[in-house]
Amino acid sequence: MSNTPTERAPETDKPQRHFIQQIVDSDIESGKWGSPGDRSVVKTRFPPEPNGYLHIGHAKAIHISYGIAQEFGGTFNLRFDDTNPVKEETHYVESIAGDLEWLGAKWDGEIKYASDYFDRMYEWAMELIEKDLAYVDESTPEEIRSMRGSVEVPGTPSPYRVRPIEESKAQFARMKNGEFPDGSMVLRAKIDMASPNMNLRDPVMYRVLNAPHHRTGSTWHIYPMYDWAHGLEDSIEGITHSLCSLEFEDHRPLYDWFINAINTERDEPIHHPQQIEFARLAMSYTNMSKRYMRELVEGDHVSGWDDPRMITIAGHRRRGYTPKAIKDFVSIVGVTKFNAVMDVSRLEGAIRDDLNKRAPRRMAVLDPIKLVITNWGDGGDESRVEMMDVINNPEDDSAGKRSVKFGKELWIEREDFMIDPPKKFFRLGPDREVRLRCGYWVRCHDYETDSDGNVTTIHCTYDPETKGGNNPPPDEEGKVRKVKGTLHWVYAGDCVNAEVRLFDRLYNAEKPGKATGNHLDDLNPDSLVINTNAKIETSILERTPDEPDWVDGIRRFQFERIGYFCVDRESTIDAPVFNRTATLKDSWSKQNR
RNA sequence: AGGGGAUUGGUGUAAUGGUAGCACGGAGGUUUCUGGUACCUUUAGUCAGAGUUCGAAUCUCUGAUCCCCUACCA
Repeated sequence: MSNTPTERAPETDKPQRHFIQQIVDSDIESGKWGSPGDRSVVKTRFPPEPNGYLHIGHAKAIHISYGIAQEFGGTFNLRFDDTNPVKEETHYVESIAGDLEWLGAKWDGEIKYASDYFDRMYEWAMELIEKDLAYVDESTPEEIRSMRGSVEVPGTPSPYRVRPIEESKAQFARMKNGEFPDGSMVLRAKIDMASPNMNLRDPVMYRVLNAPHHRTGSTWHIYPMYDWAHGLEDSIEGITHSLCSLEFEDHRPLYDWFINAINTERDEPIHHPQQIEFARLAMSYTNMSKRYMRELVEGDHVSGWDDPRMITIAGHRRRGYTPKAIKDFVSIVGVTKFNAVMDVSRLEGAIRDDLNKRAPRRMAVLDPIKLVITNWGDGGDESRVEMMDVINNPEDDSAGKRSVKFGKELWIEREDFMIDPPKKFFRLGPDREVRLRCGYWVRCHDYETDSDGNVTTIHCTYDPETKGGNNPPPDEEGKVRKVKGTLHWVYAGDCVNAEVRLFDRLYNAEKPGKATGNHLDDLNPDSLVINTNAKIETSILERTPDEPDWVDGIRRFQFERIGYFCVDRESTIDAPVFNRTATLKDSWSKQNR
């Protein structure tokens, strides 16, 4: 080695490769799965059990596996791991496939099912018995558990471990034929009852389960266990890189053992995929455990699995999230073996970034208060209506402008007016002047209150020289008048009354349930505020040409100065409903905390 | 007789024996007809201790902390 430090290569913009990409890179280079350099051999899969709904954590797994297949020009399978009929339903198959489609993960060919491979798995199991690598154990579940030992004490062999091969074969065949009751016996791999890896202490391969299966009906009376089935499913499909989460690290030796066991004394070995584990996603202020989500739904703490506050894919879709935002978020998260906890604000940031660029702007007043322009009739008709050109999206010139009505009576946001405002309040108050966005400048000279002191009406004068919201001409001394604030507004003579649903995070605690042991104790009572009195410009009722073609057909907007909203699936022309996807960043209220 | 993983600013993530970088957040500022956006400046880090080496986030050892594993669930 040289004594002088070597010159480091100049900084390149080479994209950083995560550890799984690096493994695949070197596999392609070495030709591990085909001829060296052939990238198209890469094959990955997403293998959900159809027993529940997908959440953001699944989106990470999907984008990792799908992303690898896509970037290498390989293939990606969607396979349902339907090996436990008592928990699985066709309904979940449909919802999961729908979620993948929405996320934009396109699987190759037909949807695959583990249950399609049950015959082959059975034959291979029989071969293992013949090789004296598996046996039928008629011990009770309790006996099996107690003989397994513990992490610190080795297990003890079952008396059935040494029974004749022919006997096991006969019993296994009878198991398949449905001759035994549930739980009466199992097929076990003969590995090592003293292994420090508990998974290797003669794991169960098949259990008796006289239950109908959502796809195979009543043909089977035995069902394979995950460890036996999963590697075989991957093998049958020719998966090269079987990506899963960290808790399966201890299962990898078993994954490999089963395939090697099948391949011993076999002329044509079956395909042997490589299992690679990565850290699953965790996020602050939420919990992705199936149990927690079920308790939220079944306890009516949310309206359903697609409640916009849920961490599910369906919930995010209804909330107005875009598939792109979720994909962007997942790529921010990265791929490592470190159990990181992502802050939810990063997900909120991802949807803001996307919607800021794409969402058309509209004006909507959530908590309306009447503003009357007292000099509107001066020199003309008081009922006069003017059309204002309003910009559709300042981030996108091609979105153009739209025409919005402006007249004597308007709605403005209640929080945009204060009777006795602090100095830094750049909005409306007595004797203050503001700009109404793309409208006119108005100055407040009076206001009315009800008996409780709540402001009911604001009286203003407008400056005809500020039409369109533009600066008035300079005065005699050449000075230009300025305003600090610009408010959104809706013309009271022509607007839509709508319901808006304002969502906030479901839990108040960073780790729900950590303090008391019950996540329901950390529920945020204000996670949903329904506002039925919002006023929105009428253009919102029908799709206009400036609205982008959202891939899922959901209409999304930015309500100026308020946040991002989408049309809820319950919305109708007569009763419009909008969901708040995210607020805008608000440095004013933050400053006042 | 336990085993398997992990640990880099507040957070997430690069650096694969040779300049600890990026993003988000925080702070300050510029622009702005959204207190949005954009832009600029700034802030802050290798779990600890030994060892190998000219040189260690990276290799070795010891320790600490966290996660996973004892379903006929996946």
